[in-house]
Order: sequence, then C-alpha cells, then structure tokens
Amino acid sequence: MDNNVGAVAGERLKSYIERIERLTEEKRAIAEDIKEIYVEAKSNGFDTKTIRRLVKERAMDADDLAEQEAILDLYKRALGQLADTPLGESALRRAG
Amino acid sequence: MDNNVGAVAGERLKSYIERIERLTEEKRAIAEDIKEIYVEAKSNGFDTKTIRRLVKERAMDADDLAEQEAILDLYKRALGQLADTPLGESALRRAG
Amino acid sequence: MDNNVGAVAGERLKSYIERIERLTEEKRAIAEDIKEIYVEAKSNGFDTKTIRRLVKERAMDADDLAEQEAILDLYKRALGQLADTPLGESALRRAG
Amino acid sequence: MDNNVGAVAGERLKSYIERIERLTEEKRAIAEDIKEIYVEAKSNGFDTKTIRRLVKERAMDADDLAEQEAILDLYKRALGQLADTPLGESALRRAG
DNA sequence: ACTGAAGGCTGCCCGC
DNA sequence: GCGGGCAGCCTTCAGT
Repeated sequence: MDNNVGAVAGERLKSYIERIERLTEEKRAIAEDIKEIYVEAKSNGFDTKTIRRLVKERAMDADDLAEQEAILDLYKRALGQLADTPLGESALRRAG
Repeated sequence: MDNNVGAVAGERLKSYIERIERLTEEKRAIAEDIKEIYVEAKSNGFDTKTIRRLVKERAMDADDLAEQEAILDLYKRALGQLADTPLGESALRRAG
Repeated sequence: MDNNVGAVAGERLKSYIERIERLTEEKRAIAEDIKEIYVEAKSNGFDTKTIRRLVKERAMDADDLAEQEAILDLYKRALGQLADTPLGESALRRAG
Repeated sequence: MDNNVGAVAGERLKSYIERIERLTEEKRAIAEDIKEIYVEAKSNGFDTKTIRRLVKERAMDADDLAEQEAILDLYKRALGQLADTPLGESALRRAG
C-alpha cells in the first residue's frame, strides 16, 4: 500500500473541514446581519413579528409561483409530445 | 365488468386511510409522552441533552458504535498528525 | 452531603431512560405498522403516493378546522368580555 | 401631522424586507456550497457523518466540550453502578 | 446503492 | 430564565 495515502487523505480531510468552517462562519455572519436589520427595524418602531411574517409569505408566494411554473412546464412538455400525433394536434389547437 | 368494483375499492381506500390515521395519532401521542418524560427529567435537575445522547448510544449496536468511534479516531489522527503512521494504517484496515 | 443522593439520582435516571426506550420502541412498532398498511394497499393496486397525499390533506384540513375553532373561540371570549358593557351588548345583538 | 409619514414608513419597510431577502438568499447559497463540499468529500470516500461530527466538536468551546463529557461520564457511572462512589461525587462536584 | 423529498427532532431566538 | 415558536439539520422513505 502506498505509504502516502494516509497523509494525502489527511490533507484532503483538513481542506474539507477548513472550507466548511469558513463557509459556516460566513453563514453565521450573514445571520447576524439579518438579526441586526430586525433590531434596527424594531428601534424604528416596526413590529418585527409582522416583518418576519411578510418575508415568509413572500418566500412562500415565490415558491408557489415556482411550482405553478413547474406544472405549466409539465403541461407544455406533455403537449409537445402529443404534437407528433393527430390527436395531439387537435388538442394543441383547442388549447391554443 | 362488476359495477361494484369502484365502490369496493372506495371502501378499501377509506379503511386504509382510517387505519393510517389512527396509528399516526397513536404515534403522535407516544411522541408527546416521550417529550413529557424529558420535561420531567429536566424539572428534576437532569441534563436532557445528555440523556438524549445516552439513549441514542444505547440504541446503537455495539459494533456500529465501535466502528463510528474508530473512524472518528482515524480522522482525528489524520488531522492531528498528517504524517502516516503504522497505527493509523491498522485503524484504516479496521474501519475498511 | 447525603450519600444516597447519587444512588437515588441514578435510579431516577435509569427509570427515565427505560421509559423513553420503551416508548420509543412502541413508536417504532407503530411506524412499522403504518408502513405495512401502505405495502398492503400497494399490493392491492392502490397508488401509495396518492394515499399519502390524501392522508396529509385530511390532516391539514383538520388543522385548519382547529385553527378556525380557535379563532371563533377567541371572538367568543372577546364578546364575552364585552357583554359586561352597554357597547358590548349592542355588539352581541348585532353578532346575533 | 406630516402626510408623508406613511409613505416614508412604507419605503423603510420595503427596504428592510429587501435587505433581509437578499441576505437570506446569500445564506441559502452558502448552505448550498457547504452541502456540495460534503458531496465532494463523500465522492472521495470520506464518511460525511464523521466529518460533521468533527466540525461540530471543533466549533464547540473546549471547556463546554469537557463539561459535556464530564456529565456524560457521570450519568454513565450512575447507570453502571447505582451505588454512590467517591469518584462519582467528585465528578458531580466538577459538573456542578 | 444513491438520490431527492418528507417528516421528525434539535437548537435558537424571541417575548414574557 | 423559561417556554413557545420557528428555522435548520438529520434521518427515513420511495423511486431509480
């Protein structure tokens, strides 16, 4: 067995862990920033709970929209396949 | 074809769903009970986090536990001292 | 310090853990039962994915209903408090 | 009263929400990056569960880690031998 | 066996 | 300081 395998693997492992730790730290910092915005909003008289709710709803709306798009896409693909058949052509015309 | 097939299938479906719902409710109740035990333990001064850890360890097969620890050991070694060692190799072989 | 404290605490700890383990096992068994029902349904030609969805929707409906009840309850309490005032009485009369 | 207060507040609210959404998106992207690292590590034969554990341990303060271990030790002792021991007492005092 | 999704569980943050 | 509520993580499950 290659005697260097262990060392090389160790280097890789170290690299993975350090990259993860660095990104985790960035993530933590961003979370902190978000928290600060809520603090600022609160100090300006806004109700943070409501803001959180608004943010959440907007995110959910976006998700719903994405889902709608996905379904629409699905239909389009289904129609696309049908387009090769006489039946499909009439369907397409009706769906026009 | 038997005109009752649809109705019979409907009955079956209903039965499945009701059985599932009943069992799910039981499961939920048990989960609640477990949570209560942790609350009780906490109110008596125990550290619930540690209890959770103990429960988890006890649930794991002894062999699996040993293997997990061996891998952890191996990785720690790799991080601590990047140079390959005979000890590390044997650990690798065990974890293989 | 009471020399028995340690032992008594140990007994309690043991009791907690054993109760948790017993309940966890029950929970696991129920989860198994649920899975079996899905297997049975599938073997009888039902689409399990659809059944899962139905179960989920019924659960969500129930939740929604519970929420509606909670809101209604809230209103009733609010009206109950108002009932002691002339203004509240007229509100109650209007609310029928 | 200044008629523009409402509009100004609306602008501010909008600003807060957009800043939060932007940061949340950044956070999400970083989380994605972290996940990718784990995928890469896995594809190179590393045990991601162990890596997660290592990262977590490294993130914990050394003192906290030691305390956790002390409590775990104490509890294990309490389970293993329910009779009180001098050793157990000292562990209790340390964990106190 | 791996992957992607769903549900449950844990830890965190807020408000009281 | 605590308990409730919420986001993130982990585990499990169906499908490929």
